[in-house]
Amino acid sequence: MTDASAGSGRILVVDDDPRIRQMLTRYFEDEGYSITAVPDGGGLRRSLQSAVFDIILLDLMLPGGEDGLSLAREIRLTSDIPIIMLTGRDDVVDKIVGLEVGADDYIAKPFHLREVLARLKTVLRRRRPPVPVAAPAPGNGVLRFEGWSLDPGRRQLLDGSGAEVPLTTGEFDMLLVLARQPGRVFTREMLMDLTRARNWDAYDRTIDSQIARLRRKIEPDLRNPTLIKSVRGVGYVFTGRAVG
Amino acid sequence: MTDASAGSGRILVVDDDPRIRQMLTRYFEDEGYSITAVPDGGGLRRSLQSAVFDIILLDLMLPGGEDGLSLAREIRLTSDIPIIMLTGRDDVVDKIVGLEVGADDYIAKPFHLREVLARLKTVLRRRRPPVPVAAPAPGNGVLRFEGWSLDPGRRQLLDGSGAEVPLTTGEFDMLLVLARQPGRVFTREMLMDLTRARNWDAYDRTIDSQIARLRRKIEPDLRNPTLIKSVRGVGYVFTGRAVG
DNA sequence: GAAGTTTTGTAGCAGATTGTAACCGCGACC
DNA sequence: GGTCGCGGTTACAATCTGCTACAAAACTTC
Repeated sequence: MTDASAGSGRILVVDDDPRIRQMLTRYFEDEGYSITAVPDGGGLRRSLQSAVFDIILLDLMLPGGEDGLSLAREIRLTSDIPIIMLTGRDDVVDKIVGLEVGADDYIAKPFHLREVLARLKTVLRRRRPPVPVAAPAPGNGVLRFEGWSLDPGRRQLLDGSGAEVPLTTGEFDMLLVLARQPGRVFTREMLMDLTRARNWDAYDRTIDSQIARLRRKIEPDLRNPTLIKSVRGVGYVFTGRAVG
Repeated sequence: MTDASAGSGRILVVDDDPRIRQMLTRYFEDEGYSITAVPDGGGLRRSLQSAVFDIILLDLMLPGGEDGLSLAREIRLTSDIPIIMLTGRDDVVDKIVGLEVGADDYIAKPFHLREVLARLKTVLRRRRPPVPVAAPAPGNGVLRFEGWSLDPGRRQLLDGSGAEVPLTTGEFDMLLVLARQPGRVFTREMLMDLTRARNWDAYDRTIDSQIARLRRKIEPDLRNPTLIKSVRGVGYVFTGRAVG
């Protein structure tokens, strides 16, 4: 085989579905890798203490309180080991957050084994690139602006007093996309792409509707929006001032 | 014809698919641009060292370890050159991360050549808007003149007392374009290009209308404008005195 | 699974913004 | 001083966005 088989092929799989564990185990052993598969966070911790791995495949949807995201964060606290997340098909936001948390790639379920192999090789090959100068996710990824605090990991928005303002999934995604790029004008098409998993044949004005609902929750004065402004003929901009 | 064909049209394309390279090359050469097409990161680096470009079209899915995202990050380390990413239709995450990394726009494959041209013109025209991703420098890019304060990021204009003077989208864009280059005379055609999102067939006098509406909001004495003056037979100048 | 609840997509109207046209007045030039 | 060209002003039509209401879809709960 190639480079992988040499010795840098120790894989740790974390997935609660026994069929997936078995499938991956069989396949990667055939391919010459050394693989360990565990069902949950406990198994993950035990494995990491007792052996060394080159890469972790981490399911995002784990039963019980511990989901893959928290586990990924936990791993990142002490290690730089490459992580590939296994996600549901359309968990766009989870994917994003996952990448932010420090995962190296994600693979949507259901997947082809060949694909997993390919991604894994890629990740192993390019190692962990030196952290880019302008790191996309400063700190823990929480965005603060004008007293608000938007936490992608917890998916919650807190107002100035620390009270949670409930947002729907769509509202949250919209705000997240906009707030990440203050001052950047997004067209409706872009927002459609970036907030909606599927390319629904879409009616432009749906975005307007969503923006309106979002504004109702976060704008102090609806007559004169300060956080999200409209750009006539183009789309919308986030105009909140980021606060360290 | 516009500014683009003259000399600011040196394009660098990075895509592994030879058909795409050829297609783009042919089309943009016909359109009067100077274009270079390379298949990978190596070609990109060599090109950047040996020549100067005005914009880069960057495929996101490149074979081998180097994908477009890393390349974009790499470019951003040393340059502010505009980047448009070419993405697969549903790579939502890549699109988002791409924008965060500093790309200026993305175009989903498959694309129409006309669309690429349009986006490219737009990006070239309006430069890179200040994107305070992780560095929220307070007062970044804010223009001050004669007591006024114009904030591009927040898209708002404050008068001497700090009160907001509401501007419409068009008025704001117009003022921003003018105020960024005090003393420079803009023709109506230039203003049309620079302020209008879409290149609608244009009627010169529309600019006059917009200027009039703007003046009504910011000029103390309409009889005798001090901030925006008319240059007979040519166009308009911003004559406000910039204040540090 | 069925019924109820929440969220999201569509429609349509009202108001805001912008493009176009017409008319007026001022200054340049002869 | 008259004429011509250009910009200012006003009025109006064409577009676009905000908002409300409602239907469709998705999600919960039992």
